[in-house]
Amino acid sequence: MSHSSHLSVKAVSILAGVSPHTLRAWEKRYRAVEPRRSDTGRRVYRPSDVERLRLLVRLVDAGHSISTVASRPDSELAALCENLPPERGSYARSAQERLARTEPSQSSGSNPRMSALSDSTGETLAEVIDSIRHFNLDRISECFARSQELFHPRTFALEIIGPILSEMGVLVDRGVLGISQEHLLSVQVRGALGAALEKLDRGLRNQPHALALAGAEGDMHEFGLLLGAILCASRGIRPLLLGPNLPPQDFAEAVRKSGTRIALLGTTPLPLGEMPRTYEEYLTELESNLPPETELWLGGRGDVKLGSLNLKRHIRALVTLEMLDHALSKLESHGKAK
Amino acid sequence: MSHSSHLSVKAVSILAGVSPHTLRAWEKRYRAVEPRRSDTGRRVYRPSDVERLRLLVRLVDAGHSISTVASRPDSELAALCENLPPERGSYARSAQERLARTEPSQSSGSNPRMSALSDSTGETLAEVIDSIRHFNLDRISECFARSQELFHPRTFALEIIGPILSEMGVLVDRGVLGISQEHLLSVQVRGALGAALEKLDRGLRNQPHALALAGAEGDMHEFGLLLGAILCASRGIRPLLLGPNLPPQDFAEAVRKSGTRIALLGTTPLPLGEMPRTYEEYLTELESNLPPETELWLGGRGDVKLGSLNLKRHIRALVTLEMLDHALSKLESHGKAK
DNA sequence: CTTATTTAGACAAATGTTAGACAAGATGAG
DNA sequence: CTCATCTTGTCTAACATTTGTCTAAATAAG
Repeated sequence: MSHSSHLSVKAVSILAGVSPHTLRAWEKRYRAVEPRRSDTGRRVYRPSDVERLRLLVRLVDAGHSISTVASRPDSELAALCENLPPERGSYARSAQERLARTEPSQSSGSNPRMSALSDSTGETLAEVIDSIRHFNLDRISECFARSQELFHPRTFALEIIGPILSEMGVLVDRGVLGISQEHLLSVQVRGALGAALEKLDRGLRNQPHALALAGAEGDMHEFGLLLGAILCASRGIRPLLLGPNLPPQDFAEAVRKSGTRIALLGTTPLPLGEMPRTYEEYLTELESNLPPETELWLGGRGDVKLGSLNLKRHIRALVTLEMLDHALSKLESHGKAK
Repeated sequence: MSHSSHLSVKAVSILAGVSPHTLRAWEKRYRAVEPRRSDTGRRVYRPSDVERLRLLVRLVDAGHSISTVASRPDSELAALCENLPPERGSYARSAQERLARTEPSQSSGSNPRMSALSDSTGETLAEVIDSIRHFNLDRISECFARSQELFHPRTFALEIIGPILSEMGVLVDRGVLGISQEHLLSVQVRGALGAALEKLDRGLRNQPHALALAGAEGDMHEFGLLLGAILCASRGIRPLLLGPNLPPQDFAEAVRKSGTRIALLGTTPLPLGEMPRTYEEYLTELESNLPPETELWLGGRGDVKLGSLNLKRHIRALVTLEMLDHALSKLESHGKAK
């Protein structure tokens, strides 16, 4: 208030919510506000003018005619505003607009989703690849959404996303797909996998984490880890997804603090960035910091020289997702039997 | 950007969003800013000049005339900016209106919008940080789920996730949080942001993509890009999220093929891995492959030497998310006006 | 040499001013 | 009910001011 500013017509029209034309008309006809003038004759308003105009606008919106309220003193305007009936008008409208904006899509409760039954996983794969070649993101996300409704998250991950990822790798290598397309698809895939994992994990709330997944430092492939986590969760084994690029000590620390029984290190055959140490060194470092009762698993196709490893612990290599799934199934039944 | 305290006209024009011509006109006519001069008479700006200019630009955009605000002291400009009407599409607006409605006689003496919003977001922030310190993932995901229901995705991203990320950075640097905890939180954050973005993007189906976001090669920070995309989508501007680590030619290709009007390159101050080229080289390469009508924006706090850039195109630096949001709001209203 | 930056001045587009006109809706008398 | 009148927001026309951009010539930087 004390920052006495000189406001222009435009500023006032924005602040008060009235067009400059109307502003001038109100002044000329009813002397609703009478701003000072600059040396060159321009209107110069004070903040108090804006306040008065706001009151007027509010009263006009509430049904009063401008001619009847324009000449009253400020105090009277304020009093009138106090007694205003609970106004629905402007605020209700903005709320409505907000709803319309945030919820434009109807929840698909009764749409004929049976028509999607014809989708086999192979068709879905082809559709996704075709879509990404034409930069058609809508089709991809629609396709993913459909698949996620249709299939179990586990099927979705194993039968659809898995093949898509390997197919994509091949096509990028061949130059059929550009890197930008790979990235676009990655974003979509990550979103879909994240949603699937979260959906599954929600059913495992308050259960202890049973299997921790992480990738070595410098190893940026996280899709394998996500897929693995989804497999775990779909079998009722709660995963602790630590993501890629994790130093061994921190992996071990997370395992200790969370009390998981199994640590799974994801590996990739061709690490993109520089790795500060080999997988063998990583495993040695990790193993020595892990609690003795923790199992150590190895996932993925990373080039690990198992022969040269010298660990106290028995470790287990699960190269493919299918192998991981099989191991998990045994774990699951064993856990249930207990 | 490079806040190396000696800024050229060009750099300032990019950082403040005003052309060099206008910059000089403002100085000559209104003494809006008065930079020092080098020995040879060139303008040398300080970072604080940029701050002041940003305030001025913001006020001018809000309807004030440059002649009336140019000569005020910084403190007054800041105060005026505080009292600015919320921007179009801002979610804070409806919250403010709702508050104003329940407390009708509350005038401009105190701003009531801060209280309700920042309290609950602050609480959420504290709760998340506390949860991650205790490896309590359930509480985090529950907290996120609650926030996502409660807040608009835009508020969620800007007011909750943003602060969480910066707080996390600080705590990891200090050693309060381990890397494993950072990773765990990252996984949660990514999931939440991905879900928020997808929700927003669903409302923009079949619209053309208007703004493409990507990070330079070797630059792995993707949260900034995700947050930017969410901001876009929340303003009805459909984002094309290309993710980090994208070579310039592929960025340009994606822009061409998708027909987006704006390309936004996200930058980070400390690239983690080795970058195969500097930001300046990246920008040059990108710019030469971009369609001439495409706007080029720069996001984030990357150390880009704006002065040494030699581009045909006028580019624009949007260091903070707030600045990006402001630029988007102008874009939005401009688009609607057409 | 080539590209930027500087100055001063010029120019055009945007915005503001007045006076007045017009149309849609409300009001009121016959 | 009908018709004339009043209200009120919007618009036009003609002119003034403000403001962003541009030109040109000289100097600096690389």
